[in-house]
Amino acid sequence: MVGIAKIDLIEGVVKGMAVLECFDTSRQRLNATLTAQRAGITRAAARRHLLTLAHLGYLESADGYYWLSSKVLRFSGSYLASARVPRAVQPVLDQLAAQTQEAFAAAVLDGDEAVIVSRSGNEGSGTPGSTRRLLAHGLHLGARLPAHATSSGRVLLAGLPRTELSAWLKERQFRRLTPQTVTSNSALRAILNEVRKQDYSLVYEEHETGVGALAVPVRDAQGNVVAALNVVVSPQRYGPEALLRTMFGPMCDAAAMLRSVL
Amino acid sequence: MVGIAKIDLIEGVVKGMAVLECFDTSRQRLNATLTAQRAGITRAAARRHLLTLAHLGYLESADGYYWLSSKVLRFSGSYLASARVPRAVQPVLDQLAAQTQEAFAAAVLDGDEAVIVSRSGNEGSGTPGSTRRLLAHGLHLGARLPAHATSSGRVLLAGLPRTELSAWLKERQFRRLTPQTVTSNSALRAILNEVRKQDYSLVYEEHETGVGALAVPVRDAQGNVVAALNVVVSPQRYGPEALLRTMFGPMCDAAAMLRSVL
DNA sequence: CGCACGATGTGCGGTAATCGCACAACGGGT
DNA sequence: ACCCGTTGTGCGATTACCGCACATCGTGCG
Repeated sequence: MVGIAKIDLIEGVVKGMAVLECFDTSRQRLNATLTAQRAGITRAAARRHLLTLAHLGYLESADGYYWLSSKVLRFSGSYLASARVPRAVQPVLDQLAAQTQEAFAAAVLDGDEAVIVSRSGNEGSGTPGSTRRLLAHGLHLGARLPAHATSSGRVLLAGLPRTELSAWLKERQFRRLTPQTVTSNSALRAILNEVRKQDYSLVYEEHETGVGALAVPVRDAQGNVVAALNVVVSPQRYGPEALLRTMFGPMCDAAAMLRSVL
Repeated sequence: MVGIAKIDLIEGVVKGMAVLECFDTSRQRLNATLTAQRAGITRAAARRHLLTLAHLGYLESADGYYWLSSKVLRFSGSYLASARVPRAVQPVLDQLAAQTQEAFAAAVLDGDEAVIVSRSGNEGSGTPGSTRRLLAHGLHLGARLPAHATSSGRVLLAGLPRTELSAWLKERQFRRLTPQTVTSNSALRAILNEVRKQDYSLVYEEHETGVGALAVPVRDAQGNVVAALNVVVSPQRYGPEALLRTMFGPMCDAAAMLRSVL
């Protein structure tokens, strides 16, 4: 049991998953040539992998084009059923949504992005097709939000150990998503300190114009931040102060309730 | 361009996905030995695949055990963002839930099972911890329901072309899930005919005791059944007749609305 | 206390699966 | 008609992977 720990990666799996990941939000239907380019493999290999995945049922295909099938939900289903955070969070979110008629979500950190692991509400009792619907656009389960420009992302970042956070901030470029986006490392660091102090994050129109959000951390029994709870609203209906005043209390209560079961 | 069409499957992908599928609802944490057994491969291979998947971020591991990470939500995220059915259905479900304070879901057929591709509501304004919460248990996104014993499943089956349905019914065993479960092929066939005629399916306690459900088909512009809309309630609060009386109308309206956008 | 059992991590050689190229066929646009 | 892009599909070479085997470790039991 000596020897240098050498990880042997299975190339087939690496390529297969790379092919699967080619189907992202921006490109939903791919042919063999495009897939090869995106995955950085030869067309022949891409085609064989696509065929394999289609054969297994994860992709559907017609006319040489491929797209994700509903079978990929298998994984999210298993994950949601097994992971403690989404299981515990879902009923709490539903209740918040029912109480307030707003759209809530819970997110965890995965690399540079906050991943929505649970969501609830939206649309409320408002007129169908009102602005509310637009807000929830892109907030589906599994959606990935840039951590630096979203309330949930900042809460999660602020919850990281200082050393990890420093490493994260170091040498990282932040994309400007709206005119308001904070892209400077030092400014973000200051904001995160503030977030850590006040234990919430309020972000208006830094991710998308016309969208404001408030997030609070969800901690486990040991005090580690394991998720973020957030609500997203239209700035026209809720200014930052009003949002904080009305939602901060209920959300903190929810987070506290979760702490006892995590 | 002659030659016999021969599909070459990439073994690595097949095994990799098999390993990933080992993590289902019932077994959420696996070690190398268990995985090998479940996936039908040698322990060494299983271990290498697990390591690869963990390295890619789809699994987390500690103490030789592995479990799904939030990264698998990437796929469902892409699917939900791309597929037309969930995108169109989600706001409609949210609205139904807001109007009625009940838990709705939409499902599509995948093999023997109905897969939940969208859900909304539950808990409502009721007391936290009331029976309502129990109902939504297992109705998370990506959950898989046995088609023969659930309202959504039957609606989807009834929507299949007759020949496909016959093939499906032929030579298939149906598991008894509760004392009420219909397990005979001929009885199910009769039920499906009924469902096709009345265009809804009402199923009480055939899947789980203490749960009743109503489902209606969602059709696209061509009239093909592409999904099922369902509501799940406690039999104590809603008998079949009451459920049908109060929910059938709104659900049909929702399905009709969807038809125009699919 | 020691032994047996079952688990894990990791070399290593043989084999077979996969790679990438090449070519044929096809379609659409100019 | 010609060219450019695509797709499907052999085929030989190679290398990546499989399965075995061994060393190690922890635990429970006699």
